[in-house]
Amino acid sequence: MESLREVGYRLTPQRMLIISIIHGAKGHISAEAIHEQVVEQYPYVDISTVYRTLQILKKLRLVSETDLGGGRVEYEVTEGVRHHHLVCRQCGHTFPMDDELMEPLRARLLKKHGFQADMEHFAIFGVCQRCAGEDS
Amino acid sequence: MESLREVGYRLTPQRMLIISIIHGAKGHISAEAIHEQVVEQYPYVDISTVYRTLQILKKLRLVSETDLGGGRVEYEVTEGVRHHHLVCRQCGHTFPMDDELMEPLRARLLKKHGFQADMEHFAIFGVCQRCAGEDS
DNA sequence: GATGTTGTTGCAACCAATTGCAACTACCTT
DNA sequence: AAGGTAGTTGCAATTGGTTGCAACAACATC
Repeated sequence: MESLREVGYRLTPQRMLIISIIHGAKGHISAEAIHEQVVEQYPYVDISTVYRTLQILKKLRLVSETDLGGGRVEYEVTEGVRHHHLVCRQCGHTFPMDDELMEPLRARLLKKHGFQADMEHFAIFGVCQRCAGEDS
Repeated sequence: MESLREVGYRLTPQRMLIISIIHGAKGHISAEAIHEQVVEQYPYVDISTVYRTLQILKKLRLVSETDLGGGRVEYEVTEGVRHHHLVCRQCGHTFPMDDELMEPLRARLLKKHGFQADMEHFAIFGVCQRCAGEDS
């Protein structure tokens, strides 16, 4: 929480509220959902403030952003191990995916192209096992 | 061009124009850029028609869509081999990347999670060789 | 070639996200 | 504790993209 100030950003009540809501959320949460919760406690906060705060937190790698295909982007606290998401085009379910599976690709990109790939928080679309089984 | 009709879609002059413009474009092109060119020849076409046509072409796998981070999505004719893009966060350059590098990941996802990953046209963000070299 | 049906279009309204700007306030300096 | 300043906020306007709807036109049928 204080880490914002340490990097030169001001610690405003709006920011504190937003940060605590993201931390309180289990898993992903959208900017709109954050805003709804903020407004309950602090009525005049604008959604643009939520977005701007999220941009800062993203830049500081404190939260990650993923487009899971639901029409709005979702945010999540980046704690500990990096992970990604498999999103089923048919049932819409999302499955967590370990970053370990991504590591070889990252290594090959560096070796072959000298490219340092981020791949912070990916959403990979496709068809899940269950839905593929029902195709017959 | 006739393939649209074969799948049950109507072949309208708007669609023909849009398709020929995408084919005429070298590489990526945005919806807005397509629209500008369409309007030159056919003034009252709305941008929503461009988007709707692009959605159809996407569904038919005739064009692919990628968010290269430039604030607007880019479209490209999918011809022959699948490919992806490495996008440098610093200089903004995009480098083509062979799909072959993606294959092992696709295989592992299928084996480990039974997930049939699409990964049609990826944009992987990171830092390119040149920009990484200048960091010192 | 005229007729009917159903997919398609243009328009306007809408949605998620971003941005410009003047008023404000967190924080540093004294 | 008061004052100055640069970062931040709320608001309104804007952007890229989507959607609902009535008018329209592509295509099949006669």
